[in-house]
Amino acid sequence: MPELPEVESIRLQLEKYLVDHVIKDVEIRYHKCFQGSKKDLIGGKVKQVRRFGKVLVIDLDNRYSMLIHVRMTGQLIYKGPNLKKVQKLSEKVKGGLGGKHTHVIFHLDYGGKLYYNDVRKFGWIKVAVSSKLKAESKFLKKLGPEPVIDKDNPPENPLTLEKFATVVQASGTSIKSLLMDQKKIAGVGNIYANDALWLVKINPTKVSKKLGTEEIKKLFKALEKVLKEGIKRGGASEIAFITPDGTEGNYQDFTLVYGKERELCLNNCGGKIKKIKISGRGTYYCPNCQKL
DNA sequence: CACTTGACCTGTCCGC
DNA sequence: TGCGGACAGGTCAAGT
Repeated sequence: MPELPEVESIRLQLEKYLVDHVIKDVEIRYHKCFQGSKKDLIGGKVKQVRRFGKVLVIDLDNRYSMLIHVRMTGQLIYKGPNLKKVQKLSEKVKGGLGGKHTHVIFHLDYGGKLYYNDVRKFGWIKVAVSSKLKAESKFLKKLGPEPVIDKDNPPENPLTLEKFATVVQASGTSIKSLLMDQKKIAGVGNIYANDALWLVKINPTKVSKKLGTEEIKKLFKALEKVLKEGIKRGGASEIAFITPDGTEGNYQDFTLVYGKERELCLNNCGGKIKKIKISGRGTYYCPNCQKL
């Protein structure tokens, strides 16, 4: 679930709670999700929290950084002195904080703690040298340009209309698969890919390179629009997504087609949303509006 | 090389 | 009620 808007929501809070705090210890319970040495993190003070597509990068002042990818069910939950609002623990934290799905606990100064929970154990944490992030992370190295959702704070490798047109016109796969291919475009996952395509009435199975110039332009704008809407809503929390202070987003209640199988199309076209599979992924679209 | 499929995981939901 | 099986989705390795 966590796509660009969800990971950005996590980043904003991590920035708020972690910057200028020191990692005192790292408790690793499930070693498979942790690559590198925890010794490189201990004693480091958090300088900044960045995001590249769906990956979080926590930069420390000791020349090391920590890369975190929460994949689908990973959660980062903060408990500590500067958390003003004490929230009741979300039922989305399966097994409870520190329970069977807590795989790593970062012990911070002043008694703060950052918990990494992940029911399905797909997510990962990796320690890397800050100046060699791309060399040490295959994922970052291959990551494509990323849609701009905040003009005042653009990503390092922004997706421009020109770049978008180039990748779309070069690919023979379905446009939906292309949108979700992190090497081509960073940050877009299933929910926002479905919604963006519905918004511009393009059939998700349409071969990417068959899109016309106008369609490409409209889709580019729609992508930015749905991602911004996702951030505005604090992300989509349907399955496991919550932010470090325990807040849930509500984009799941405002999706355009995603998860709406058999429901009436929001365009009032009379069509009913159909669910198909594209590259093994659930895909929702309106057969009436989004004709091939 | 370009693209698709299966594996990784576990909880949840559906049908019998 | 219990049980098997399909499904959820992000990424990578393996397969076509």
